[in-house]
Amino acid sequence: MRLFDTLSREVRELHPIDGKTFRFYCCGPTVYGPAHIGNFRTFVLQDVFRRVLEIGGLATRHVRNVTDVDDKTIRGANEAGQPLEQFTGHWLELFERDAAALGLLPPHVQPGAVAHIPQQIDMIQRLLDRGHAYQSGDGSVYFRVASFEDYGRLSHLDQRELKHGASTTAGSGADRPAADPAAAAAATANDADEYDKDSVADFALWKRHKPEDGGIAWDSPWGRGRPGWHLECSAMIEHYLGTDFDLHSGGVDLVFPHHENEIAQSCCAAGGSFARHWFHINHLMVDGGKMSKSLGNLHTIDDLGARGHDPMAVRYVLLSGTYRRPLNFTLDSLHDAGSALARLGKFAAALQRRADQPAPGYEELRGLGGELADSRFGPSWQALNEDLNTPAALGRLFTAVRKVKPDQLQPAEAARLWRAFQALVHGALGLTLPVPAADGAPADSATNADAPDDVKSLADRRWQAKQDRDFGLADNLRAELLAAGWQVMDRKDGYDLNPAP
RNA sequence: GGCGAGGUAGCCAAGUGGUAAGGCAGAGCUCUGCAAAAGCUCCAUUCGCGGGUUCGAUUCCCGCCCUCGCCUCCA
Repeated sequence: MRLFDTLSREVRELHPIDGKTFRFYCCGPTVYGPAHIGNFRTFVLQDVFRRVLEIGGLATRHVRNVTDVDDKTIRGANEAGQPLEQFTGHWLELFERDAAALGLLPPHVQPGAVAHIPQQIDMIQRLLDRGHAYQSGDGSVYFRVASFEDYGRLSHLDQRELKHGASTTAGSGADRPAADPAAAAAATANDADEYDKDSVADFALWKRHKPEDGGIAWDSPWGRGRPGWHLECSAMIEHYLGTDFDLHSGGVDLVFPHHENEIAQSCCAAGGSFARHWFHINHLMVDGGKMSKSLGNLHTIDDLGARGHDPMAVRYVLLSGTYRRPLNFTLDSLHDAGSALARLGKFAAALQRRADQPAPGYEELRGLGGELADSRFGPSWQALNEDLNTPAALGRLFTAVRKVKPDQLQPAEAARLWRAFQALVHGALGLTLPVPAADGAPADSATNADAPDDVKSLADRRWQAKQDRDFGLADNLRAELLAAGWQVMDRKDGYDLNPAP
């Protein structure tokens, strides 16, 4: 498959370094609160990426970390009066529940920072030994950005620009344009949080313990404290994937400084060339703007579920735009996604009936890429392999769906197509389709039971009138039912009552 | 201020130097007593605005307007 690489800014073919297993690392969630659908855009795209490799026949090793110690988790745990592990464990559990609902394959390894403190201390020591880090007077350890020539290559910021930014910050905004409150605020926060550094661009590897951290601290050769955020990824990557691995991924906002800092730490501590390919997913917007808690548009799987939206519809929406561009999420698009999925579900049911085969599980679908490529769904599969173009894949899927008439296929042909369809939709895209109501059965039998008795008797009278071909009376009774708030819809052998819209 | 992404039908959204995928919504038809559901068909001479290059531009170049992101711990 081909994929855009942030570092080279080119679409490049992917090959595993060892020729067998594609090994990749994804920056995972910080577990201090509920994950929102913007977070999940990144994880869903990473999931489809992995699925495309696996359906294509490649083995993968997927490592996704959990950030379980940082400013936010410490603050949250202390405010909740809970031990850090209990606090983060709770949010991790909810994250995994949402991830499962969205159809995400669990990573092969899901390491947390807290469980890898020794590895991080070891890496800091090596950086100090090699002269890439220094201990400041306050007991923190910083990485010396100036010691790494390639710093800024990933984000395409050169050191000159970074220094310029640094001097502006140090000047307390005196030479900063007045109309830039966000940058001014960032500079203020920066002044408050970081000090005693040789250069403002330098970042913390080890943060000395502060009173507000409470009891959350670890012993180190440099005193009590905790590791810096960037370090956990570098240390765990080295531990689980080594110094050279195939791909690193995360949201676009991580390009700088997080991934830039990881590269610096890892290359300086261990040598090696770190990630061969960088896969960054652009942000999700809501109603045309940035998501934010204050605007009340920070949706979670729970919120949307309470409004009656299926997690699979969320997944569909997240796949409906290309990962390299911002995607605009609206409740309308979520509703549309539900309709689109229902249509696919009906097609799937018809095809499966004709094929007379059970739905294959994910493991059975792995490696079916070749078969899929040769099927009617080949163009859709091709779109996924060409820079993970999920919207084009969905478009071509519907084009194929409209052409195929399941009832007119030979059973053997239907069976082949069913496998290809499943490999694409369930395997690669990771969509679980809604099962349409069986023909002749009530669409929602619970709804009829929910109706009050007088409504039910009214509906029965209408059904009888219809059987008697007294359509005038039947229509009058239908109007009465509607006035009472119930809509009646006929089936061949009965009717369904639903609350009127 | 620096760097970057983008403005495509009512909404969401692909794409290409050769004349605009797809989904949803909408309309028509078929089928049903009528509805609904389902299936089929239709639905942008046009791609923010103004120039330029070209036989030809939505696609390349220049300018302008607007939106969004990053610029030190946010996926």
